[in-house]
Amino acid sequence: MAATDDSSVEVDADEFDRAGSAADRAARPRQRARRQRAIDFGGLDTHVGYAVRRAQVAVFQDFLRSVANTGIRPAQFSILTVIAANPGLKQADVSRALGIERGRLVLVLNELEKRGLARRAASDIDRRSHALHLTPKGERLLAQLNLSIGEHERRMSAKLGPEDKARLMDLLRRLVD
Amino acid sequence: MAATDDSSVEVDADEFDRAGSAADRAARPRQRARRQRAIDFGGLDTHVGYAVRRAQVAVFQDFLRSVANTGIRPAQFSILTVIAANPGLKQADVSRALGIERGRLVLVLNELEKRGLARRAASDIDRRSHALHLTPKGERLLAQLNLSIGEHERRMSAKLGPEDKARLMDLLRRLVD
DNA sequence: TATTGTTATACTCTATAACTATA
DNA sequence: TATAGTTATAGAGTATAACAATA
Repeated sequence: MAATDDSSVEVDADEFDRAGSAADRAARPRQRARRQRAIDFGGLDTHVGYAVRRAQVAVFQDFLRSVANTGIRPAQFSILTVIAANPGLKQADVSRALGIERGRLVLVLNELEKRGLARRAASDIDRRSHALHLTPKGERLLAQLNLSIGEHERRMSAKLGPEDKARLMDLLRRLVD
Repeated sequence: MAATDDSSVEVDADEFDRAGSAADRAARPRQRARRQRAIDFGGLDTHVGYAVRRAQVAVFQDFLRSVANTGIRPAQFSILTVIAANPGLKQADVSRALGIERGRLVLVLNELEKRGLARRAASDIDRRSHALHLTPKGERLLAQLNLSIGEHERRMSAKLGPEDKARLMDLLRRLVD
């Protein structure tokens, strides 16, 4: 169920061991040796998982191009967004909300702190946990990211039209339930 | 843009530094300290990328549970399927069609050969390339996989209904173009 | 006892690049 | 020169498990 963003899924017809019966080949006049032919996906393209994976790869690629100058990856953006919307949130909550493993989140937050975008503060109510905040620099970067990502979202929406985007979001949500 | 399969995205309301103004708190009668409150996704849930990623994770998890007894992963399934549908295909074609890097494909094929599911044969027409085939064991496993994955597909379709599944596939395809 | 953050390991996957043998 | 397959490396991400501090 790997996905591709390369639509040129053709191959040399000659390389197939069974590209059709001898009668088939006689009926369809033989092309040059280098003639390209689309490969058979064997029903893979009717699978929801394959389709949703291909779409995810395509959307993420556009996302990554949109914010390439910032070096921010999708998971980092989602973490910054959730912290900004819920200042003082603790790591365990971010982990649960976004489905990022605790141990993984530690490493990402280390990097965000090193870049001066987020910080861990002491929590008043639970000395085990950290209260997460964006720094002013983190707030500014997030504002800038949201501009670029807004354009990205408009590009994605343009492929669907406004009412079909809403329909897609609803259908995807139903797959998760 | 990380995704979760955990719908319990709630946190202790107490841990927010700014869970609302003092007036707000007075207006909404204060709950017990352990009262849970949903976190604010800060608009993340309106992003196509976030939604499509969450859906992809959810669908793949169901897929993986469906075939857990075989130790087959989505990429392996897609490779087996494409080889079965196009016997004699060469590695570069599989790589292009499925968007798997050449070097990565080498490793996966090594594993499939070691498990006796696929084999590399000499190509008649280009001594650089290999003609890929499933072994009889590979054919049998793929048939069995298709039964399990058929059930998986029906579970996914049941969340959508038949006409909405077709609509979803169309919308996802439009995102890729 | 359970939770929070941390550290570590193994594995999957992507991206990149070099290398060989063929074309 | 370009392509097919191979090998290697670095980085991102998942899955697990152990551990200390704290609840």
